[in-house]
Amino acid sequence: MPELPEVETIKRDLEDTIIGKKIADVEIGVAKIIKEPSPQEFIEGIQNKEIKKILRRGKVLILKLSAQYLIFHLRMTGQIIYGNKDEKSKVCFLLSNGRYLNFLDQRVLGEIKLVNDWQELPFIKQMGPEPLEEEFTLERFQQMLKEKKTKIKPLLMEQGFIAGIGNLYAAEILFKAKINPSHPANNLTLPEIKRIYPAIKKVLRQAIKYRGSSVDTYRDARGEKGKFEQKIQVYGRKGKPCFECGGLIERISLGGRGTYFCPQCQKG
DNA sequence: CGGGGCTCCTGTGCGC
DNA sequence: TGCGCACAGGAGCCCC
Repeated sequence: MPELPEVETIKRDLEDTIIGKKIADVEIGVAKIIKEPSPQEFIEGIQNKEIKKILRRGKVLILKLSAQYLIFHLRMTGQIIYGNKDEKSKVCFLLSNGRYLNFLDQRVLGEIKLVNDWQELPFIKQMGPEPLEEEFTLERFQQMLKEKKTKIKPLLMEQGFIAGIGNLYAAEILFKAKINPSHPANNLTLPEIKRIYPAIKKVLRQAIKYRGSSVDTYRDARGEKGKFEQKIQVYGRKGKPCFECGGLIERISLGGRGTYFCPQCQKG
């Protein structure tokens, strides 16, 4: 599941490899991945455009072209891999240096768009703050929580609340903060909020450092797995002993999503 | 506004 | 052993 750390890793890899290259051509194997504009306009719109800059907002990767922006959302199983042409590629971009940018996606839930202004996309417009940017302060987080009656774990995953956190990192953040995933957001005490806030930054920063988690199909732009898996405390560890207390990790369903936590450590 | 459930999709893993 | 079904989940959508 590519979340903020995985998309950030891809972004950094691509910054080292494709900035300044031109997109010579594109091969659309699965048309439904291109959400807008029409395939014809899409092809015409990107041909011979230079890749100027790479941006990330939440889990969304944005390539700034000489005109327009190319938007990628990997959803569950999307991959962006630079190098040789991959036969499994659903959408494949040929670059001016003869190499390829492959968009792979086993479950075909990912999306690609070509737009004039990425900031005007509704999904981007309604997004919450970037958790690793200065705009995301403790005071702001406190204020945001006050207005929400929802359980904290599904709330952390809402892109309109905070950008970039998904199921895996929400679980890891709450374990680090020793907060129960079902705790109502507006009931959190200040000391509890003061545990969650730095846990968000720490977990995401550490995951970027380890180049993401490959619990599912995630690969970085070089096609390699992330190494944060070895650091995972609770996600996917149902019935296994907690690394801190030795108690067994539980799995419950919150908001229809598998939620892992240690009942002994996460009583807050 | 909140919460639940369905949808998209396909590989995996479980039960019978 | 093999088949078939439930499950995995990011985000949009509908409904109550």
